[in-house]
Amino acid sequence: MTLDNRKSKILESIIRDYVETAEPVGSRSVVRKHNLRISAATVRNEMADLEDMGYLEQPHTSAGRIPSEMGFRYYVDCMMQKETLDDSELELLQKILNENIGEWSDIVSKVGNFLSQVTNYASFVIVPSIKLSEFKNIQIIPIANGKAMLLVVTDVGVLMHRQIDIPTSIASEELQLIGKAFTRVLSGTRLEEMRRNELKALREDLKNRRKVIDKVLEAVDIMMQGSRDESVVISGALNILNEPEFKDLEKLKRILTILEEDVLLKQIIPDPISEEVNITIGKENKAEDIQEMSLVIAGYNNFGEMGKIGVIGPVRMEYWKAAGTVESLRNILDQVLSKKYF
Amino acid sequence: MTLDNRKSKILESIIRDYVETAEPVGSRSVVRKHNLRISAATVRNEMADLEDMGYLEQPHTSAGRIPSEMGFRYYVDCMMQKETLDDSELELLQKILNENIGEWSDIVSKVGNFLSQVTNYASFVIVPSIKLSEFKNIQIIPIANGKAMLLVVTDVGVLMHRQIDIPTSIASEELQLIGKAFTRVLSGTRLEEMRRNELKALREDLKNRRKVIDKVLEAVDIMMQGSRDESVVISGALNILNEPEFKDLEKLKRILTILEEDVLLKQIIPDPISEEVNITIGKENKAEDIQEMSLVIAGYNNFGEMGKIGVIGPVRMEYWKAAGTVESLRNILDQVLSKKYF
DNA sequence: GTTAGCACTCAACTGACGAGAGTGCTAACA
DNA sequence: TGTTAGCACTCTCGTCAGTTGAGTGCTAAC
Repeated sequence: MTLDNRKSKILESIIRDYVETAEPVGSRSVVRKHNLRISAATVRNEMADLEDMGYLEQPHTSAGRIPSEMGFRYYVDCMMQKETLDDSELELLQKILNENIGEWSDIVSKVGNFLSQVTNYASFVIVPSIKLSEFKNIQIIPIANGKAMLLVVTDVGVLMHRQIDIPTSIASEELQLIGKAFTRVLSGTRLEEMRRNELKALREDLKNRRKVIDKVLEAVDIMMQGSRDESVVISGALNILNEPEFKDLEKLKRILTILEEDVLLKQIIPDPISEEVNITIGKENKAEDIQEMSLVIAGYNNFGEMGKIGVIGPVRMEYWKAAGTVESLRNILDQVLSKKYF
Repeated sequence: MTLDNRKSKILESIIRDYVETAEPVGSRSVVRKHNLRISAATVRNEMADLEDMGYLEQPHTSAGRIPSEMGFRYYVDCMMQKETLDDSELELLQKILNENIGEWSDIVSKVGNFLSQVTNYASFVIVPSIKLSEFKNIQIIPIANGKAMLLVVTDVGVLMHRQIDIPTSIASEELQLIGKAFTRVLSGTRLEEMRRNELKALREDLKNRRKVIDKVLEAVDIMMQGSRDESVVISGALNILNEPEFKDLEKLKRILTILEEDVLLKQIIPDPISEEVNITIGKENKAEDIQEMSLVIAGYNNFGEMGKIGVIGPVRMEYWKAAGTVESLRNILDQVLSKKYF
């Protein structure tokens, strides 16, 4: 169902005003602020229609109207123009990306940070586990008496580095050999296919260095555990303190708890339907805990797996700004990460 | 000035009740809850005295009394018995410490987490910059075409690992040599004494590999920047949502903002007077922003520098529990970290 | 189809009032 | 002299009625 031109205009005015002020919008103020060439009474008639159709609701008879979730949905689907980053924002982004970046996980957190700053909502970036990548080589570097650094390298970069204890007697060359043996066994294996029996065989082969082997196996094990989970970076959770809809302490606590806990947040963020910007509004969200929030979320390509980036905010959200910003940053992540590391 | 026995008992009762309920405490409830063998009228007289002395205050004439900051101070100085961890808590702690711990920064975050869980206040652990340690060796390990891993090892462990780009032409052996050259120049140097001119000289020496040298220098530079700052781990900031004194949104926002931002928190945490447990109550805190909070803080020995661990909560704090827990964890950190890494 | 006008509705604010908790003071008691 | 019972007093808090103002829906005229 599509609305006629005037109804659309009125709906949009109400949405804009309501998003800005968080107050019900009356007929007079629609006419005044957006200087439409019609009278308040006409607007009232139209508003009554829009309410009948389900796009507006009235908190009580003598209040103005607020957009219903269906109203926001209509706006998002049929009218919204994504608002792109303005010059000063682009400049800031450039600056951030040019800063010295060590590991690429830095990029993720910086982009997330930027997203929450620009939109004033909480942002999240979910980095998928990298199942698809292959072991490339394993190195064991002595760094001190009884200590060594284990490096596990995959085709997308260094997957793990971890200190391990080693017998003090062992020579640097031998460590190299052990590393090579591991590399031989694991090289080309996909992470998710790593077979325990192969590793066991290795353990038999190198019987006399079993202690080191065990340490390495233990470390690799921990690494596998870690890489099995996707990781989450959250920024700007405190932005919701500024939203009047969360002045209620209980609500606030519920939402902040979710936003603080990676685990909870991961459960709540759905897979976006496509890599394009997806918007879910209020009750459209499956997870009960965020049915008074909206999500703007997009997928990005992270070494063959889909990562997610987005913002979470009140239903009364500046969708135009959020959608535009998420889209831009999605593209930037795609672009940055498409420069494969090796 | 010290209080007679009965006054002490009454003060303690009021503190206990007030900490628990956050409500002014009346004379009747003091008698009832702590079955003292005296009447409410007597207690009222004593309470009037305590108020005159400044240990109690009255929000308004017809309300009960609440302890003043001076009252808390007296309690903390003259009466408090630190409450140690109970069996189930100790068990939990053991479990946490036995879990697989990779880098020792994991310990810090786990201990911090435990501290906030047990006390129900926000906890922080500040890890000092490690100025005193010495460079031990520097290694450059090729991990792929055009990529290498730089390891900088000091006498307290691996200080930094960082990927760097290298020319694809360069041989693994040559990287080793470059690493050794760096090691020669830097070995035994204290971090804070690292001299730029020595590094420049090195750059001249290895003219033909200047690109690599520059990359390494750049990375070392970043590392030095990073190590110059102490790092902070915060846990359980959301605990203050449960404190009735912060039901005011503005207050809440102010405090949470500080608790979320490492930088802000660092500015606010004073150096403890000694390594022992220090308590600062409300306005005793120099930093204005936390003059309605109390700090319980202790120092711990972190490779020769003083680290800090503590909790931050409302003035109406369970000091006995907080002080005991902070003390225990301080000792544990001391103990764990005293096993020098090399 | 649009608009002016008007009666109507309802949340939010205001002030009055009573209940309840707790005090301070006084007088009696041990 | 210290302790206690009793009582008048104070102050907050919740409730309730009255008022205000924003905004609506409806009707009649344009």
